Amino acid sequence: MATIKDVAKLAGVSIATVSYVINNTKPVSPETRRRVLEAIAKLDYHPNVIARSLQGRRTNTIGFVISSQVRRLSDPFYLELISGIADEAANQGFHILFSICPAETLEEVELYRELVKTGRVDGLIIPDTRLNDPRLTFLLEEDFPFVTFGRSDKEKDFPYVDVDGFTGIYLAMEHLISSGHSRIAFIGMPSELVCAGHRLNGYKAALSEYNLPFDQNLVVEGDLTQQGGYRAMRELLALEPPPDAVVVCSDLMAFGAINALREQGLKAGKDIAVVGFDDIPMAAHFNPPLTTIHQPIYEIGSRLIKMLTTILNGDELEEKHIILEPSLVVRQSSISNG
Amino acid sequence: MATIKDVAKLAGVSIATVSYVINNTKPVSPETRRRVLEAIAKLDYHPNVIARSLQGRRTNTIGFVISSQVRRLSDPFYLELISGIADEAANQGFHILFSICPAETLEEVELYRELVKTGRVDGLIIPDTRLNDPRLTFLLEEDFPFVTFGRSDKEKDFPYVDVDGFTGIYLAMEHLISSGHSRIAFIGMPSELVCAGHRLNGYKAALSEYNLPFDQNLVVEGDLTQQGGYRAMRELLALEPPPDAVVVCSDLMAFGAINALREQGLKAGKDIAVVGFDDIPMAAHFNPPLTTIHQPIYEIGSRLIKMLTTILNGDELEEKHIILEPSLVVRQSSISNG
DNA sequence: CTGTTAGCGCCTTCAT
DNA sequence: ATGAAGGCGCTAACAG
Repeated sequence: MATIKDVAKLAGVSIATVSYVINNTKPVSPETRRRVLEAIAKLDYHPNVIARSLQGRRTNTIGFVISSQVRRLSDPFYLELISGIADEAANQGFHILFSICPAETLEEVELYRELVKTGRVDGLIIPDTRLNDPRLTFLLEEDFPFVTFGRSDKEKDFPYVDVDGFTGIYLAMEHLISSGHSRIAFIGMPSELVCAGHRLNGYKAALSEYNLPFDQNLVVEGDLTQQGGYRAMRELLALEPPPDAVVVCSDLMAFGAINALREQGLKAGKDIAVVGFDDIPMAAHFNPPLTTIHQPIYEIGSRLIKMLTTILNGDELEEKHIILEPSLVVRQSSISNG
Repeated sequence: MATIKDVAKLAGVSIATVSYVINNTKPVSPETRRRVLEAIAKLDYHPNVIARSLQGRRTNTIGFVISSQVRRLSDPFYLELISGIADEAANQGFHILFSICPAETLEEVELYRELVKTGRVDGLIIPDTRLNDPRLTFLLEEDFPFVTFGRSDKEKDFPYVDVDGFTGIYLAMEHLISSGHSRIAFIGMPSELVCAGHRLNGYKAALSEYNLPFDQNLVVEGDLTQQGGYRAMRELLALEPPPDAVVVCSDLMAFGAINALREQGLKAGKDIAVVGFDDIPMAAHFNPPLTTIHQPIYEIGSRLIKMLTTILNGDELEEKHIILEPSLVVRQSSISNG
């Protein structure tokens, strides 16, 4: 592999001069520049990024870790998010170091510590903030640059992008209530997630606003998998009387719930209204097409990267906290003549 | 951030000694080792991987690039693959540098060149080999370590993992034919993919073996999206007479095809048998559950990494070419009483 | 068993 | 406008 020395020798100049033309960091005479450029082209020389990183203390790499625990990686939701992250990172000239944390094997914070302490990445994107999140505690303590998808439950201050889950669920509830439903169940998220609380609050607030009673039996915690949605729905169907509608905190779980319905000869929409959350691409193509709360997943990914790269470049953040408003997309799973 | 110097100073030894205990590369007296370890712990010292890489010409990083062109990233297939890759990479002590190639913006080979020439990664995983694949030409020329998912159309020699698509489709055809279908359509993959040819051959071979005529009208090229499957199926339904069964080269496209069926009041299984390919997690949970050709996607990912790390470690590959056999999973989309 | 030292490839003052 | 030299953090001869 050609190095800066090879270029210098071939061009008959010093390595410093080569560096100057590569980085445009000092004036170089046109003639010298031409010779250097020619040598670079001839050798197909590309500056070694490792050496550059060592020298400049920057790797131009952003870390992104998914813990296989919380949200199963097989959720298309993640693909959307990763797409947004990877695309925008490429735009900004950054690379993505991607890891999955095998929950059982390794203490999660240890993985983060490794990434931070070994200088492998310049900054981190943290998805799915949790209650008392040890990752945040660690990163804040280390004063390491990061941006999260999701707020904190504590009085901690850090940049984040989040979706207003409260309003999202509230919208779903209003849609259901105005359609005449009154016994509305809720399939939530793992309670350690910060957003789980916001959404549950949206559920409760809507009930209260419309003078509907809160029934703890109608609230089930899901695990964000299709299987989990299926199981939760079966639990709900065993209730006496069963609910006449259900708000589900992820589309994948909603798919599972609809399967549980069908298994009992019930039809989503006609017999029990179902509303999901996320609006993954497949939601529109499901049978029946899924009414859901749309969150701009891809955009979230790209916003996260924009914020982080702004920080890494030493620029001032215009907004440190971004809350995006979700919207209701009505399809057939919540409509009785659907 | 603590460096090896800090540790050396605190422990009262030279940096070489610290290096020896970190890497177990030379004998060190128990007492000295203890002091060094203590200093390391006290400073929470972690060797800088960038410096290590520069020194040892290794980054312990493997690159994985998806081109947004061929297979839409939103295909859950990729998530499975990435999971296998990332998990196994973690096992082997490697990190994954993940990129999406924005087809329009950048020449794909340029992205690979950047990765290779700048020394950012030690090796590459190449998915979806194509006819006359310029990526392979480049990497072979550079003599850069890589393993592909998919064979080559040319007489090129490189390590790969592939699934026997010929047999996969053949199995699907036998299943359909033995169920009494005779007018069987085929929704294929973008023809620049090497595996597209294998699969089409499996289709033709089965027809020929069972004395069924080949009808070009029954063959449609899909783009691996759900939308594409939908469009292809509509084309097929416009035929006179329409097919009585269809083999689809990805589950996602099969989902789209089934939607097209339903839109016409037709039921997959009852009216037209549908068989997919991939067996993504959602296949079992679709309505109707999708009969499909199972390929061990996650395992493929981990095999790819195992092979590549073997190469990177300078060890001999046991098998340079791995062809995995797919299997038929019969569910309801291909059964008339389903 | 431990320390000194020479780079790895690059950027960057400081001279010239 | 160009070059010489030091150093980023670490490893690996080579000495002692």
